[in-house]
This record gives sequence, C-alpha cells and structure tokens, in this order.
Amino acid sequence: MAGLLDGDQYDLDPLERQVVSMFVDGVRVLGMPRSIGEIYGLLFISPTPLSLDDLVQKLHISKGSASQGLRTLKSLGAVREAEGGAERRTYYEPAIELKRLVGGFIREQIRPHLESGKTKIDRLASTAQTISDPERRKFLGERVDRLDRWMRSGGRVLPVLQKLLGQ
Amino acid sequence: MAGLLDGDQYDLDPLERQVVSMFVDGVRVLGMPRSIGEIYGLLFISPTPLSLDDLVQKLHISKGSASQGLRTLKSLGAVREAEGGAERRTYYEPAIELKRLVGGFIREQIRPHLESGKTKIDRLASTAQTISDPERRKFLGERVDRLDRWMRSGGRVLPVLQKLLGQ
DNA sequence: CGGTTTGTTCAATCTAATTTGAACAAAGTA
DNA sequence: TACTTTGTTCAAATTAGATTGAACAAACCG
Repeated sequence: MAGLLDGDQYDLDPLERQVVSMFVDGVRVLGMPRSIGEIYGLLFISPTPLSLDDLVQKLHISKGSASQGLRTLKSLGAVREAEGGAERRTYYEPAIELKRLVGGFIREQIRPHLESGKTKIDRLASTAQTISDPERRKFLGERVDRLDRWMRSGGRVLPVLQKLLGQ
Repeated sequence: MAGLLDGDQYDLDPLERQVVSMFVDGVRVLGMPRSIGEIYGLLFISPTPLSLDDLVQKLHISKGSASQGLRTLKSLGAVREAEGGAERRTYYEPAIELKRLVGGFIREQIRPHLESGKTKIDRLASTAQTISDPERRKFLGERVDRLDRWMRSGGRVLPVLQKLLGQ
C-alpha cells in the first residue's frame, strides 16, 4: 500500500535542517516563536513556492501553527503569495530583500512601541507635575525629560537604519 | 507589635508603579524578563541608590530574582554600584546615558549573535558546495550569498547606530 | 570561635507563550 | 444538493522560560 512510502519523503534534508535551525535562532533574537523561524527558513531555502500543506508536512507542525505563522510573516511583509499558479491552493515565497524585512519589522514591532511609549511619557509628565515636594518634582522632571530624549533619539534613528539597510 | 506596621511602608507609590510598568513593557520588547524591567525602572526613578534588599521589599520579588536581575543589568552596563557608602551592603544606581545602554545591549545581545551567525553561514556555504545537482547548487550559493550580505549590513549598521545614539 | 548580615546558586515550582487539533467556514466540484 | 479541499479559529495541552526560596558561601563582628 501507498502508506508504506509515507513519512520520510517529506522530511527535511540536512541542508534544509541547517537553514531552518539557523532561522529559528535568528527569529528568537527578535522575540518571535520557533514556528515563524521554521516557516521562513524553509521558504528561504526552497527553490519553489510552498503551500501551507507543504509546510505542515515537511516541518511536522500543525495546520494551526502554519496558518498563524504565515499570517504573521505576511503582516511583516516577509512572505508573499506567489503569483501565477492557476491552482486553488495558494503558494508562498519569501521576501529576501533586507530593506523590506527590516521595514516590516520596524513598522509592525518597533513603531507601535515608540508611539505608545510617547503616550506613556506624556502621562508620566502629568503625574510628575502633581508631586508637591519641589526637590522631588525637579528630579522627576529631569528623568521624564531623559525618557523623552530617548524616545526622540529612537525616532530619529529608525529612518537612518532603514536607509542604511536598504542596500 | 511592630508587625502591625509592616508591609505597605515598602510598597510602590503610584508614580513609581507607573514608571516600573513602563520599563517592564520596555524590556519585554527587548526580550528580557519582567524582573529586569522592574529593577531598572525602580532604580531609574529613585533619587538615591538602592540596595538589593530595598528592591526585594519594594518590588516584592525574591532575593534570587533581584540578584540575578542585578547581575544581568550590571553585565549590560545599565546599572552600577554606587560609590562612597562606607557601608558593607552595596547600593545600585542606574546608568541613564542612552549611549551606554545601547552600547551594552549591542555588545551583550547583538554582537554575539552576529558572530555566531557568521560561523553558521560559513558552515552552510560548505554544505552547499557538496550538493551535486548544479542548478540546486547555484540556487543555494545565491541564498548563502544573500545571508552573508545581511550579516555584513548588520555589522556596518551597528557602529552608526551607536554613533547616532551617543547624543 | 559562634552569630549575624549580605549576597549567590540552583532545583523545584509557577507562569506566560506557543503549539496543537478538532470544529468550523468558505469555496470549489460533481 | 452532498462531498471535497483549503484554510482559519480558539480552547486545551504543552513547552519554554522566569521566579521562588532554601541551602550555601563569604565577609564582618564580638
């Protein structure tokens, strides 16, 4: 029966394993889950686009993981749907231009935190104003100011980063 | 009994709470644990240096957490031992210059990964050479090359980053 | 020395985040 | 219409990572 041939035909070869594990480590540095690294890694080293089901079978992950992972990667602009195939099933290919990858990461993961940080600092500045002891209030004012300068530095750096990494 | 006075005298006031929670969020973005944010946050907003025991009592964390957290923060150069106190107990104060904070983070958290990444790519390049199918080998060579360029971009960006954030 | 204070270590416990998989929806096919 | 294929969702199970706290070491004190 066909069943006897199952399983290994879908496993990763050693080189694929090497690449996948490299990306697993890579995305963990960025605070992202293993499955994201596995998916991107396999797409990165595949000469042709892969379907969700290809990922499930080759990586031995659940459909749920694959679906969620692809969604995240798409939102980062790190993966896109391949054009052309007249098939119903959709195939995915990786974005490999550093500019796009960094841009997506900054847009989705950094900017939102910078924004919300700005808000929090404003709120903090208000609270600090309400402190009655003048010496304490002065100290707090200086620290809030420091935070504000950190944020603005961050905001100034991001565009430069993007420019430098865009080739 | 004295016991009746215990507890709240060491709790955080609302402003301290606000700052601590802000840093907890901040360090999570960098992939660091809550306790690190709590410790740095409290030091950041304290007008005087604090001892390990102060941290344990005000933050309600264990001695173990405080000790580990201070160790990490010291290794990042984000916290230093305060000078002067003739006391036996050591007191800690935060480093608040962005340059130093970023520098420490790059040195401890980014550089090591860049280094090990370089090694992994070299190993990958070797593996790719062993592939017999010429077309596949060519494709792999291109991808390895891409990885290599990513790494070198990273290496070039870091010094610029540091320079820009050093005021 | 024995007792106290300060801080570290690490196995056990707890918590937060990820992964699973079954139920479901959507869209095609016959 | 009923059946199949493809993909999503989310509660429950699992896993990875952080925290605890008791045992220990080191340094000082009387």
